[in-house]
Amino acid sequence: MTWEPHEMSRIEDRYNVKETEAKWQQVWEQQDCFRTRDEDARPKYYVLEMFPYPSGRIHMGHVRNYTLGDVVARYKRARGFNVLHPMGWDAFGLPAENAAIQNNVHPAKWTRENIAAMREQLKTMGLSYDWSREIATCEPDYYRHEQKMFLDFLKAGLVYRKESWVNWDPVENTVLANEQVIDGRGWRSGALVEKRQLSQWFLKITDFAQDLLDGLSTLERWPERVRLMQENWIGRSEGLRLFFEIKGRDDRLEVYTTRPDTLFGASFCAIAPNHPLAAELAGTNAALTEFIAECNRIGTSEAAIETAEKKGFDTGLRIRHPLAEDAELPLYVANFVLMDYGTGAIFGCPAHDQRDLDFARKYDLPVRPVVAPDAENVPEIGNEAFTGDGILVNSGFLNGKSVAEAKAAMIDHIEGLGIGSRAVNWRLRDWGVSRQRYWGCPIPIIHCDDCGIVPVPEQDLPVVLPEDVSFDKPGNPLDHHPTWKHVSCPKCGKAARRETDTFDTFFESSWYFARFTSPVEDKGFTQEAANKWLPVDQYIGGIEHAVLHLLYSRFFTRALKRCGYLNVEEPFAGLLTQGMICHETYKDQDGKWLFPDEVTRDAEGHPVHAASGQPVTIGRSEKMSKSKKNVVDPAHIIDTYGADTARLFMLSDSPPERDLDWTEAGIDGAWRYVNRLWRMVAQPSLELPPVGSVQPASLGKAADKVHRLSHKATVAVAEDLERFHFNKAVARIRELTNALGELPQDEDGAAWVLREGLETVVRLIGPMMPHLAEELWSMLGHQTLLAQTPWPEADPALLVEDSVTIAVQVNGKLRGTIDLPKDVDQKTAQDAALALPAVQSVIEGKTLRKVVVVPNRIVNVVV
RNA sequence: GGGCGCGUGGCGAAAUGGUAAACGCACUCGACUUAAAAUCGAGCGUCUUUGAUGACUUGCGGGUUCAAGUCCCGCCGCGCCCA
Repeated sequence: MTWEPHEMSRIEDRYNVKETEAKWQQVWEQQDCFRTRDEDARPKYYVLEMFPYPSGRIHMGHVRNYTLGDVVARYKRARGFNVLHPMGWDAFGLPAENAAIQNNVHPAKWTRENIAAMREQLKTMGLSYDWSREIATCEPDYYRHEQKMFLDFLKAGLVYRKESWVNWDPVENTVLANEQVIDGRGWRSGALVEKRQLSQWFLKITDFAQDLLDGLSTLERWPERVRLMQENWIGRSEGLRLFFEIKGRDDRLEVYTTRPDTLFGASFCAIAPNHPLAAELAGTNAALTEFIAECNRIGTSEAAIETAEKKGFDTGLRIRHPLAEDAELPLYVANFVLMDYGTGAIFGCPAHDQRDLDFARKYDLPVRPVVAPDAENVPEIGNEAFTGDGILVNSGFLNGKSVAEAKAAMIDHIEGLGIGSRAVNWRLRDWGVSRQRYWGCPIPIIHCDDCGIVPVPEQDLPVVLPEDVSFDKPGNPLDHHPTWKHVSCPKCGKAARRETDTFDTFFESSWYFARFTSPVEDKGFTQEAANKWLPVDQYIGGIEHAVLHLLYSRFFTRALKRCGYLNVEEPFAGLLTQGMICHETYKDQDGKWLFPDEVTRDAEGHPVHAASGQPVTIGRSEKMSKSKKNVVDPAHIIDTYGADTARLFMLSDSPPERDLDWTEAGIDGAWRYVNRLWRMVAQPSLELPPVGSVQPASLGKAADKVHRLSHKATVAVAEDLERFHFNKAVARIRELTNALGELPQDEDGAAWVLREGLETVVRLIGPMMPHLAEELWSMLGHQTLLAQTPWPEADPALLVEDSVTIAVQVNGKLRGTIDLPKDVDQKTAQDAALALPAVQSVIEGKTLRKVVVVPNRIVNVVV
């Protein structure tokens, strides 16, 4: 024992939060309470919160996320599980490079200092992490293993290199992500962004498209909407791939469509601006070249392409309609056709596709309806395409069929003609992992003029990111480094060049959950540990990662399995997506945003700027963001009220998946409860019997009721925590606290019931407010740590009531209640209900039709 | 445009088809105090000028049921994802 058990005689009148929280954090650390041992034979439980980017300070979103995870970890520990609860740092990424450029700090130094600062902040929250497993993805010890994985993926055929289009900032000499392109300009340089082709590395996530889709149905403990978002993202569609003859040419145009039923309504064909045929034609056509360049200026994001005005360029080529020999379709290059989707070529049926219709109206192309709501009622197409279900018309052999029947019939017909076939298409694209950035994991590849692409030999791993770089010039510092990229080819020994691109930072977060299972192994992680601990039983994080991070992790798990690293199907068995933290927004008279602590109230209660006294307008509650200044610093809250108060507030007001409004009043409420509970133990209303006293032979009526309530709360809170209904668990505990406060002091056994009740409250609140609970547990005379104490056991006999209150309704309307022994027969209940004066007066003079009796619940008299 | 979800007091929210509003916040009144804060107690959906053993009430309209916040259909509003 390294701490002094409380002396019950030493009564203080105020809870000293700072001292107490620091004390218990120290005790837990000294006792090594939260270290997880692989050899522990109890059932495993792996709870993981999404690891943070080390920005330097924690924000309220972190506080919520890690509080939720810690409650689960501590609760599961109390329920006898061997809990794995690790924490680490998603430490590569752009902000470190920006800081380097702006403040002249090296990204490594900046990142490591931020990690140290954030670790200290997290420690003040009293989170029960096994810090011995801490990882930082920017350390060679971590990323060397993903270099090896990449090489193994390469061997397994899951990696390839291809030219791909990127957003290029000509001023910064760098590639921009779609979200860094604002109105067609680089977010920092303001320069017009160009589309450029670069040779990039891709991971074949599409190899697993079907499996990733099928796997979703096994993820029963994932939110439905996340599964739906992934399903949409994967975007499986069944359709037809067919070949059109191009007049006057030998080659054919390959087109993919999900609406083969509308082929008779086709009035044009279009290819993507970067379709090979477009490039070929542009070679002899300056106007087309200019048009393609214009399209490339839109950027690469789908949203940008979708919202841009539909434009086309007539190539002059004509397509023969395969089913109407006399009809020919003009071939356009169009800005809304995507090279990455399907074959990069479409046929347009304006009547039944909005984009095609917009295009047809602009270029005055025929609009021929082929689907009608019913056969007699062929729609007049104005400026809105008819995309609903219906009956085929104007379509030869398809006439009269439904859309689904027509699709199948058309595919069969085209297959019969030998000019196409049924095809499954995916919206999902392969994952481009190359980034022209410094602060990331080097891609372990060497380019040799003679041997081509040569993987770095395994024994030469890791390829360590050099730290002696300069950010003076725009572009990738790895490129400018005097020596780093110059190496000899591992194959032929001639002078060769290292790949200077680094991995997308989603690469690191796609396997960190596995690394935590054996973070000290120099092999990365052991099969044994990964298979033992994975899948993560409960993963907790923001909804913003619903698609990319979670999909990449699911893909990685499959790829790692294929390469023999582990043997699990899915990385995350359970997923909880927490809502955002919101706060009111404030603006001064000039329309400038103000921080919440710059705003105060004047004598009349109007909000004013604290410094100037000028009036302030209050805007609606929005997600906390630096730009709107509606942020509250968790460090300040923890410093003032303590971690437990912040944790309680995070849990008590709203369900975790919903957005949470941060309010001063709410934190005050939590703070009051902390102190109230502390006082109830520090200055109990009755002298408490010693620890472990036996229950008195008889309890007074009210004492008995509270005794039962303690046991019921134990069960109810456990159920609530199992379902992540933290706000309901808090309500239950407060209910029990209220009952203990109202316990009559002169009852038989009251003091014993008070002790039992207080111990119960302390144990139930333990996972949520661990410091306070530990302190009170000690004050109550226990010499053990609450953090190592099992969840209380409820006596089943105390959970059932011997009398119940039954509602009495007449025609479904409540007329009164009756108290009856539990499980009385229906006749007794019915008679008691009918005997109620309130019931009598209503049914008087009416005919009794029927009496519905639901045992122990309700009696409904129908007249 | 399509898909999914949500809509309950002044506010955050509870409610296996079975007593709507638990728990908390805010507010009002009272006790303690010279006073304030803190604390403790009482009240607190709406209406009936007072009162509850009264009437009404879960976005709007309909339906199923002995019984609907909950299930079904239509509408309105909000949010998210896809387009």
